Amino acid sequence: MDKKALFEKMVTFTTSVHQVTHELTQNAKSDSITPVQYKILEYITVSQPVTPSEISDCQHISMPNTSRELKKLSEKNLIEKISDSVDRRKQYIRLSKEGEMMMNDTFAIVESRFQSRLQHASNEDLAEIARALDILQTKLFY
Amino acid sequence: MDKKALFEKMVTFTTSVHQVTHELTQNAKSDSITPVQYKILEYITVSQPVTPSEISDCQHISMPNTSRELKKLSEKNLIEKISDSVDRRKQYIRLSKEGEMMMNDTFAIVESRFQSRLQHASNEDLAEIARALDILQTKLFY
DNA sequence: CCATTTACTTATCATTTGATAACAATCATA
DNA sequence: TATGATTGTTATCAAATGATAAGTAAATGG
Repeated sequence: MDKKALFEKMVTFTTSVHQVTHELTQNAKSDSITPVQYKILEYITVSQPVTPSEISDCQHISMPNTSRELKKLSEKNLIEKISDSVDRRKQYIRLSKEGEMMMNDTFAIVESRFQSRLQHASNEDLAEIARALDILQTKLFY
Repeated sequence: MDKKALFEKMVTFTTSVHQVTHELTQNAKSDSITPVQYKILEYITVSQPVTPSEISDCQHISMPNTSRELKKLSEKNLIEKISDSVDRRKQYIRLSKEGEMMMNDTFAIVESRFQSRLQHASNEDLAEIARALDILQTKLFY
């Protein structure tokens, strides 16, 4: 297989990944937050504690807009801001108890959809999938 | 590996895929179209000819909004609408010559970034990647 | 032929998102 | 300590997107 064909294959693949991700996550999030707010919460969930700058960099949202959305999430009591004792310009963002509960709920929905997608997979299938994920993670999507 | 752990692995993986997709595609598209318009054009490119309903279904955009964006793309001479001779309610959407050129340009940029990401990969690596893509495509992201 | 359904369009409005400028506070360092 | 860089905020505006209602035209099916 030449690299050109591999590129085509990768395009098809990423399209499928986006498609399936959408199926797994659609309507899983609370209606009280916007898509961008969800994206931010998801990032905080996986990487907390994080600073506003990190959110801005990693989620490709400008600092002013990040600040605005964090303020809204804070007003909804979904996150907490903790200021760094060493560098007082910095802040650390964490989920609040309420935010954690919300994200647990949505992740539970997503996971149950994921599991039902795998219900007919054998143990060998699962091992093969795990191995393929590792390979791609290290060699392509690093 | 149990299914719970596999779910975590999948979450990490899809995050990486989204991240890398973003790196490969950012600033590749023309500034004269919006993100949603690009998404539509990308879908048309891969699946043409397509009907407005298919675009609406697959890209999760309501019919009125799909219609609006297609109209704009048509005004920019990036697509052509061909009405079905059998069922005259239906339309088939294709890229115009100009649209094809635009998409060729952006895909060329994306592909060159992709290739440079793979420049240090051996032939065995490439084969392994291709196989992993196939496995995941059939067993997980179908 | 008439009622219903399908495919698409137009118009309109609210919300979300993106972009920019101006600013405050803190830190680093020359 | 003065200067410049970093971190984050506020305010404001335009553009993009999403949602809904109403309508046209053609097909389908009794």
